[in-house]
Amino acid sequence: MPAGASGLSRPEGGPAATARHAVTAEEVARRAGVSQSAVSRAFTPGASVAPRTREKVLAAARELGYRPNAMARTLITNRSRIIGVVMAYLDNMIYPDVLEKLAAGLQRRGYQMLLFTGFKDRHSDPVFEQVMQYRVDGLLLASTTLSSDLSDECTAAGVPVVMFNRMTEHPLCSSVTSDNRNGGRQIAEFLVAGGHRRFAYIAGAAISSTNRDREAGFREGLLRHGIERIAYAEGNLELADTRAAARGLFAADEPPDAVFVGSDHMALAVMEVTRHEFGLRIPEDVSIVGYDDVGAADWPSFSLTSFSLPVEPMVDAAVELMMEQIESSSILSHHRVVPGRLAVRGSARLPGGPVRDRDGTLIWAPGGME
Amino acid sequence: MPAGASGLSRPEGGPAATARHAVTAEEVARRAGVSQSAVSRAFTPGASVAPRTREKVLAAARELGYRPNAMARTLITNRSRIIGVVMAYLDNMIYPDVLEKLAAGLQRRGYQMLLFTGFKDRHSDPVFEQVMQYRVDGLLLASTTLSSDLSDECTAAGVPVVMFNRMTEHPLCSSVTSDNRNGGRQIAEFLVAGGHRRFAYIAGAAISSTNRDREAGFREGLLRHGIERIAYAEGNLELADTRAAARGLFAADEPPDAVFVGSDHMALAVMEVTRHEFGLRIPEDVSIVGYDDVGAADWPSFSLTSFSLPVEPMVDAAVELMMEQIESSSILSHHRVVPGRLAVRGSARLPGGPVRDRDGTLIWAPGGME
DNA sequence: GCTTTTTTTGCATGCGTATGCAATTTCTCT
DNA sequence: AGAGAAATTGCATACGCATGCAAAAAAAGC
Repeated sequence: MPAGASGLSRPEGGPAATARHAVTAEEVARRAGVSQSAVSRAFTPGASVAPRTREKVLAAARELGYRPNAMARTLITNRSRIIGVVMAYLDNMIYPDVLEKLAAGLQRRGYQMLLFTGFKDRHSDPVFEQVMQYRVDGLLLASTTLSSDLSDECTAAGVPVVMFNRMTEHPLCSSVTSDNRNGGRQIAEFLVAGGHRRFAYIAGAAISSTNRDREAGFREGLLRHGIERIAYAEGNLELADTRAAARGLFAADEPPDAVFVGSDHMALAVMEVTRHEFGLRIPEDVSIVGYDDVGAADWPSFSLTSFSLPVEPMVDAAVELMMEQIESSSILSHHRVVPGRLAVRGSARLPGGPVRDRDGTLIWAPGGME
Repeated sequence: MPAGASGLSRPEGGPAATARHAVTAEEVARRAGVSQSAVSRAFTPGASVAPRTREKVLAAARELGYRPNAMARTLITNRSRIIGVVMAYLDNMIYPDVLEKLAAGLQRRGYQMLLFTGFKDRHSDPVFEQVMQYRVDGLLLASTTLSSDLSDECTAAGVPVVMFNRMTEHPLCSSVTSDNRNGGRQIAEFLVAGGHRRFAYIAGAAISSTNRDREAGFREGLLRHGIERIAYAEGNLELADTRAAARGLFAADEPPDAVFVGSDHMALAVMEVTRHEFGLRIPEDVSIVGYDDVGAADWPSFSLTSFSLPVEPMVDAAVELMMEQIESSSILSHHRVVPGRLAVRGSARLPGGPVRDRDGTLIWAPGGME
């Protein structure tokens, strides 16, 4: 057997695998003096195989450097144990976190992650074609902005879809979100209690359900106090757009004294503009509140008051939902809404009300709120 | 054919695929009145098939919702068109960026990305076992800290390995790095030119080649000016450790007036401690320089002077290297070092020297440097 | 020791596709 | 129109593994 066609030789004595030919179950079987079936069973938990045989097989496998071919297995079992994860962009600082936790969660259950990202501008259709060719067992859509056709096609193809941080009207899609509406409402209450008068909202992706719900909650909360006039601008999840939005708001005749920004990613940019372009003090001149509670929100430079996106429980829920659907092989839609809480820091004037300390983070939870 | 065992019915009229049974080439063949081979060829660019036949096949495929099964194809071709990407953690803000660009680059060449992450603390061995089972065509290691055994086993199995942002002594591993050594040197020159006296270095992962080279360059640059005493601390790429390191340095009898922090990720944390815990002004009291030039470095709040990690060219090089090795099916090791440049901002005192404006970023490039 | 039950094993087959080869069709040229 | 060249097609097989089934071996019961 030629040890690789390259002129380079590699240290001998290791496993006999070469670039061209990987070790197969057949070879292991010959070496161990058993049948190929036995090898297969030795690597299948719970299969009918004598301990002695299994040992022999594992020994032979170790000597030859054998690893079961997941692709071949997929062909038989009709299960790839791969989850497709679609995350168009990763700017928002929560996504790396989500990705890590997700990978860990899936890994723990023996699943791998095929990641599709980096097509913020390009269309996602070709991506979809690729995903489907790899026969992913499930699809996790974790961008607030993605054409819904994608999920349509998936469910049509019998692949369970779980939306992360995003809802949909699609009847056969599960979803996991934070309690966006309630978050928006609590922020409204908090800002009203803080004695603010002129409110503004900076939207993320205007079409996304996530943004819609946060905004709706915010408006609803303000309306309870008779406040209808809310300055509005769109940051579009882009830093450049967000800065422009902030400039527009602060350059107005009656600039806001309280701004709720649809996500921390944008909120931090707004803080920068507020301070360094308009020379405004936070929170003395204007209060700023974000959503997501990303890591940087807690840095002293920002100390951004923010409603938390409970990433860990959300990821857990998403993985759970996914597994359920894969196991049951029926496509049902469950919608899980995970509660968050307002992490009170220094970027917004404090109300006199009940701010409590929980686990080192200040929480604002007035009695009247659910 | 039962339309899915779940009680839920889905809108009829769409493709006839169900959760249980995906459409195969065989079925398409029957429908199009051709052989299975013809279907295969219709989907293989450059295969011998009459235009008319191809049309018939594609039409039938569209009607049935057929997609070639990448797994089955892999079995034959011995090419999965999947690249395994190992990125233990994603805290460092460059990694999301790398991930996006990498995905785009691979996608463009018809490759997918199997991502392994989220095991900062856990061991990477089980991960490796998984990667290999999926017969990835190549492996990209993009964490500065990863046991080298991993790459050993890969090359032994004939899988090309490209290290990203990290070198290795391993003879059969390719790598792509920025010019860490030169970066460290330039930073030293810059700080010396700025009239600083007491230097400090905060290391990332002390064992990593990336850190070693940056540090070595820095020391070398200072040594040229006869400076040997450099305060040292380890941030370990962890924010908590980094803060502790900074505290240690500034609490010393003779605190530094110039700190080079091994990565922006850590440098930002150092700036926070510097300002908010020690009340020091940057750069009046102390200059801070980072490495990587992450997005946040440019925010007014930080305005961090930093040596750039040229992510885009690095990713391009990595993809190129990977493709080369896959095509040639021989394992050679090429080491590509991509040059960066010092982005001069406000976190370090400016030397009188030649600071030029290039593309809106200030560059410091004295004549004597390569 | 012999039968019955249980466990273990090997055989054979199929998963969905690509591809060498030979048969067939179409095209080209005289 | 006919012979030869070129293009297209189908057949058969292989890729590496899992699994139903029947045969073989081991264990249990008497």
